[in-house]
Amino acid sequence: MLRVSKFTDYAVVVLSRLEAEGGVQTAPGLAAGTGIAEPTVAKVLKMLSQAGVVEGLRGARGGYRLLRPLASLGLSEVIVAMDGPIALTACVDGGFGFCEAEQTCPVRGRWDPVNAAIRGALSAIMVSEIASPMPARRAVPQPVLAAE
Amino acid sequence: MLRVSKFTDYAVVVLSRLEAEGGVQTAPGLAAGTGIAEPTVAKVLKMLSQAGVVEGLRGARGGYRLLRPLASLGLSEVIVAMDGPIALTACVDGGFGFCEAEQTCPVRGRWDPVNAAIRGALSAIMVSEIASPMPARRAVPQPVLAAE
DNA sequence: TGCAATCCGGACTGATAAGGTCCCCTTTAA
DNA sequence: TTAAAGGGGACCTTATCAGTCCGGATTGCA
Repeated sequence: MLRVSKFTDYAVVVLSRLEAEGGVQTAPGLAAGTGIAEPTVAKVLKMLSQAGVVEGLRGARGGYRLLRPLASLGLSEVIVAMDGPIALTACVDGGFGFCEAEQTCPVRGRWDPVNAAIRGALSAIMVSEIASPMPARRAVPQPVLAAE
Repeated sequence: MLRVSKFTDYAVVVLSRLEAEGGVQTAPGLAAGTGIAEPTVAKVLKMLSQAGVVEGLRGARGGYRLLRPLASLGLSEVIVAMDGPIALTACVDGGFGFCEAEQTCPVRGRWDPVNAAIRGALSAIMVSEIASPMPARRAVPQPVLAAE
């Protein structure tokens, strides 16, 4: 199945919670609020922090806060932060030297428009379109996963 | 990484070869022509046959032939045939009962527009746009894979 | 009528990556 | 000074993918 990682799903949930609460929230607090295991939430927030989506405030009374409203945060940014660059195959954006059949490969460079189409489709969707509205509190872990 | 399986990649190559040769081709013949291992080619063709993209002709002098020109074959059809339905998560097209947090899930049903956007983007691309043009013969296996 | 070529369907196994947890260090407010 | 919190990385487990193989069914040809 064409899919994104679970972390992307988690990230949307955590971001949604973060915006609903507002201000600075701690990782343990968000874990309790979302029902996702605390180490996992911490990992998600670390990745989002590195991507510049949230800001981590260290020290006692620290936590995380949103740097941008979810309405202006493209879903593709979250996917890139969690899953890496959006590219259906490795033969993309110029050769990486991975492909042994580079000289004779009939689809060489041909996946580019496909990736561009995917990127375009995902960039047009904001996280807020997926995340809202949210109840005050969730109980169970969040297996919004790809089963197939 | 957001990616498709290698089989999708193989399928495009095999279909490209099939159209270039024309008529009925055997699995071993296509394996030799593409450089992909024969059991793998056979598996790909079986899946494409089940999807109605190619037709399998049994018996001596059997083989496979295209049912439609690649110019009218959407890439999404190939992806669906190889990877299953295009859905970034399982919480799609109505509940499957997989999700324990179904009642409280804040993103419940929200991935639908995302999946629809992806499907739309992929449906607009024809296999022929990726597959052509092709040399007469290829030598090396075809690791056009997702390496991250 | 038998034989050989070919597809059909599924089962099996190894490799790869994802998912998740834990640890120690740094930072900072009380 | 201490405790609360994030930062960074290593680690292990498990699921899924990729690839192979086998027996059976079907059909053309000698």
